[in-house]
Amino acid sequence: MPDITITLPDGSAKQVPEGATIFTVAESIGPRLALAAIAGKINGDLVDVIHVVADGDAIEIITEKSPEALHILRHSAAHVMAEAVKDLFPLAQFGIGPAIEDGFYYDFEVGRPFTPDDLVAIEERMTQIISEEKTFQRTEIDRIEAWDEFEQQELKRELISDLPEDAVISIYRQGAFTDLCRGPHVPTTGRIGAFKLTKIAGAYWRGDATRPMLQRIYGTAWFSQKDLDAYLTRIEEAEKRDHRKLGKELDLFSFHEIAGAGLPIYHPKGARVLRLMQEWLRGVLYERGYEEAITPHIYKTDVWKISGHYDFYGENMYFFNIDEGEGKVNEYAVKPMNCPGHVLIFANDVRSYRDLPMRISEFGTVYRHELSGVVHGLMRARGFTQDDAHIFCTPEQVHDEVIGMLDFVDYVMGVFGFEYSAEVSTRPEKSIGEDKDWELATNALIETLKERGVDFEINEGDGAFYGPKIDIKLKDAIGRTWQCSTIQVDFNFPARFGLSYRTAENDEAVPFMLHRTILGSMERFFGILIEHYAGAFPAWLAPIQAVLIPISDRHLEHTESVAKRLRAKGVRTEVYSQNEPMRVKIAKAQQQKVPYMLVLGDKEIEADTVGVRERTQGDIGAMGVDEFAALVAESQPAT
RNA sequence: GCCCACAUAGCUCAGUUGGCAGAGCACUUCCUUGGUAAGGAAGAGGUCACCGGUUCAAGUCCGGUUGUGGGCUCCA
Repeated sequence: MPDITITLPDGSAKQVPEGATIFTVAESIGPRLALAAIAGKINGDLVDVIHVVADGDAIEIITEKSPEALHILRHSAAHVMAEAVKDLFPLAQFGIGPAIEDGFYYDFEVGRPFTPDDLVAIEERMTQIISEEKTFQRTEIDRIEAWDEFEQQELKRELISDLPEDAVISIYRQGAFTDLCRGPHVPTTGRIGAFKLTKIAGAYWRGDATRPMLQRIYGTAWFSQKDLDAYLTRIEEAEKRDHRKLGKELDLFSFHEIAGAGLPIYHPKGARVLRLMQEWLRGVLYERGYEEAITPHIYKTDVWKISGHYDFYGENMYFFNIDEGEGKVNEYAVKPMNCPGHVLIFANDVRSYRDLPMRISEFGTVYRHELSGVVHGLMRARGFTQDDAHIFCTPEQVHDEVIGMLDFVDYVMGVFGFEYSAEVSTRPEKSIGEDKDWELATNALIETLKERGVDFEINEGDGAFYGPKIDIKLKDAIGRTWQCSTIQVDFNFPARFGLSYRTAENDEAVPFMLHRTILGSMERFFGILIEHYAGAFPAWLAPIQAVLIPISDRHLEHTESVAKRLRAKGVRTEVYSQNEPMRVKIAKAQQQKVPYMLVLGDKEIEADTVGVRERTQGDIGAMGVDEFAALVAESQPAT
């Protein structure tokens, strides 16, 4: 990195490396220094210094190239939006307005919902504020001054009163707008090169569903119009991959108003992909010592009362009564989780430490009554199939089992080419069990992640009601993250169901239970895969691997016989027998993102070959039927 | 569940201040029999999501329900 020369207010010059400048100067001259840096043309060139951060005597120069630069810009854009709203809605109450990934938002209370017209007016006002190049001015004030400053702002006052005693309270002013804010900001509003307000939404004050709902405006901001345009194009491209859109276009699944929200119906092609994933995963499970079980979809509520689901998960469950005769009515519930069946398998016999670890897997379909506002295509449905498993083991085996699961996750994500991120979720308020067990199990999870070298974040209070967990998340096309794999430690179920095993010392002990999924929900993973591949599945997962295209009707009979031979070799085929020109059939097959198109005309019949067109490479020449079948088979990943 | 928006042919979408329901693609039939991303013609296809209200008259205005989309909260 090149050094940059900064002219200090006293006229002296300093050499500092770009992006991380540390030298001694009074904090109060920070903003002036930043301005001096811009005006002074560092090293003779106009350098994109956007902020100077002061921490005691340490000063850090932030340029447009600094990783935090966009974040600062967007936070400033949020303030500009707030000023615009203040101008247009003088009585507005202000919540918070942070920068987020790709943009910013600000929460307001203006007595009515914002309309698209409001958004246009706010954007216009923002453009004006930006063109006025107003300076962002930082001031540090004490608690009483702050209280007075935000006299009309109840929400801001609530934030102030929640600040710790020793907190430095700073405010930022630009023009007529003042905000409680830690900063930093760009020197002037003029630095906001390009922005766009993107959406209006409701959001609970402080994320609390019991507090009032504010009006949130989202926007995005960039240093240049070019960057903004690139971003908008990226979003547009991502939306083309939306699994809900592709699911319709590729005839994979559908939703129906009369069937109910969140209940996908898988068409033959969608069902095929799900089954292919399942068949492959079965092989992987077998290799890793799992045994597959099948358990009921409904249970008497007795089971759910013992497990704790009745009390802790009941509002998400579907209950119904069955009249068992003579006035005896039994309450049943559709399973929201697969655990009880596997617990009953363990409990069905006398177990020895020699039987452990016992790994029971199941592709278990569960139903959960998710809130109506959260259902989202395949990603969040009310019925879905978990690639579930429960491991019963001794306390000493927990470590190795968790390591094995992390390895399993890594292998599976590698096959599909996914990057993933991990989170450890700790004890929630509504939960069962002793604190010391929670602590022990949580630390065990953290230690294994460290040992395996997986980066993770801590998600306080987000664990299951029966134990802490590791969650693995994947991103969808539009950048939303979805929880897929989950590894949960459970020291509660085994005790509640009275599970035990004989130790080597012939004592009775309660086993540990681990809950885990790798894909999470087959359907959610399917949705993410559709977006990941933009609908163009690798040959091993493609519902149709090869479309056979007879050039004219007189080639149809031979084409049918080739299709039959390919099917016998396990190739999934479809014959395009319609009376259409070949190029039309190719266009249709391309649109269906079929991996291979096999052209059959006079030449191919003569030589008993197929003319192979690969969906991205185009025509790759003629080959024999067996040779083609072998080519398709190569795409199958190992277990 | 909460906030906002939306719902017209199988799909993608027009439909003006309330005044006869539209297009392209797909589908059916006929013509065309073709060599690697879209030949021609004709036909059929709608309780404008559902229920109620306003009006001489509602796809259009109002209320409710269901579903969908974007967020919030929650979650695999």
